[in-house]
Amino acid sequence: MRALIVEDEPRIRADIETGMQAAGFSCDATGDGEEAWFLGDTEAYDLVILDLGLPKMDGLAVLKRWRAAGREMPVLILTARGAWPERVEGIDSGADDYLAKPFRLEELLARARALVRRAAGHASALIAAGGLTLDTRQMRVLRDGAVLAMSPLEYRLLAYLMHHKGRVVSAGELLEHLHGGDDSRDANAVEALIMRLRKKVGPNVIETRRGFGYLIADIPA
Amino acid sequence: MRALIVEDEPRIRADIETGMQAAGFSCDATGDGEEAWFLGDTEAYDLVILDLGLPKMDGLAVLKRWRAAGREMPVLILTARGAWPERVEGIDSGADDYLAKPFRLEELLARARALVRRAAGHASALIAAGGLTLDTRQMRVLRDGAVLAMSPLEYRLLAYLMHHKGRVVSAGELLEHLHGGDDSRDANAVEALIMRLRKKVGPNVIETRRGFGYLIADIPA
DNA sequence: TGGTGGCCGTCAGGGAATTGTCAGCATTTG
DNA sequence: CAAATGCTGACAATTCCCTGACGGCCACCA
Repeated sequence: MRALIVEDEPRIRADIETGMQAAGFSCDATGDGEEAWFLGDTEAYDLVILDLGLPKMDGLAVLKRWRAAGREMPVLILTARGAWPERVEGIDSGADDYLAKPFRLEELLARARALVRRAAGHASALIAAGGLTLDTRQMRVLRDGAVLAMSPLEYRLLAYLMHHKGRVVSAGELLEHLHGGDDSRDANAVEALIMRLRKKVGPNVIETRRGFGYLIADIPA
Repeated sequence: MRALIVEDEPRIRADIETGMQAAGFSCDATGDGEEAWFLGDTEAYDLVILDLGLPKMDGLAVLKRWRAAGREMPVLILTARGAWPERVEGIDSGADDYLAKPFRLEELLARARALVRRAAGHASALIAAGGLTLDTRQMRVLRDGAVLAMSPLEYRLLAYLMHHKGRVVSAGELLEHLHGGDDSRDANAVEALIMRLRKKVGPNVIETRRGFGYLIADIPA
């Protein structure tokens, strides 16, 4: 976990840095607004602690420039007690949290942990195999960056195969998965679906294991 | 956006509810810990405002039971000023934020907006997707710098899609969040709304995933 | 208080996409 | 070679979604 600490008062900055390091963060620290902006723009931090009263460039301005440039790391703002309009502005400028000075180090650490924990929840939802990329959030399939149009059943069948990439999946298992328990369907339905899928994703993606089932080899896109 | 407000002081509860509704939330409110737990466990909220001092079941206990059961909605804790150990415990119990009483309603709303944004993976007050810009503070929608006129329901539906941009949202989920739990409506209502929205925002913004739902892509295809 | 306009849920019709089935063909297996 | 297994194209029924119209409801205003 890398953290950037931006605070112009050396004593406080050192305190925070010590505490964060003790909590397992690896820290950069600065008291200069421009340097802070440059670091946050070029380095990859998991968390930024940002004091608002800075020389050269105001903390809020730094934050806004980061957000405008698409930097989305969590930012915890330090603010003077009672300056609530400033807090509201900070939060609406893209801050994820604030803490009023003076504060207890334990509280800062607790909030830092919470922010990092939350930011970690945005894992990628992409599965790659057989030259394809499955985007499970947007429910679409990509090949060479292009979107392949899929019908609902086609998508679910392909998703199942890709979730189980590198394993042979029987036709029965596919039927079971696509139409839970409803065995009114012909086994041929799967074959037809597989064929339609192959027309879209191209040959040599879905392999047949005669007598056993189908699989997508575990080769990343 | 659905919110649950848990606060045992009726006056404060009513104030919060009024403010939240004005900000576009559809609210349930209760002053009872057990009812709060039940609602949070069974309904789908986008945000919970949770007071810690409750009869029957303590706020922290409610929160812990939710988290233990895997409920992950953002929770904003209300706490007495100066009780900082309580705040630290609250945050480490899974709260996403806290606010000390007494507070300004504006600040509560700003933090509520921030939490909802953060939960959806955004850090700015402006959400851009599909060529549109959603201004959550002013509750406006912009395209090419021009304001698009929206009816209340249209705005909330669009806001929900944009908060969850890049994710497929089912018609049922939309109904649920537009009219909390009231399932008396026809599924066609969503289709009609989507159609009216598309007339305003233009085609190719709201995509249909036949059999699954709708989405606004966050990466142009 | 009565009118007016916007909002929104419902209905009904239609069109297009989807998918199971069938029949025939190709390939593999014993 | 014959049987079994899988592939393929065509077809039709069904489902799903879009769209225009209508009317109830509510807020606003004279």
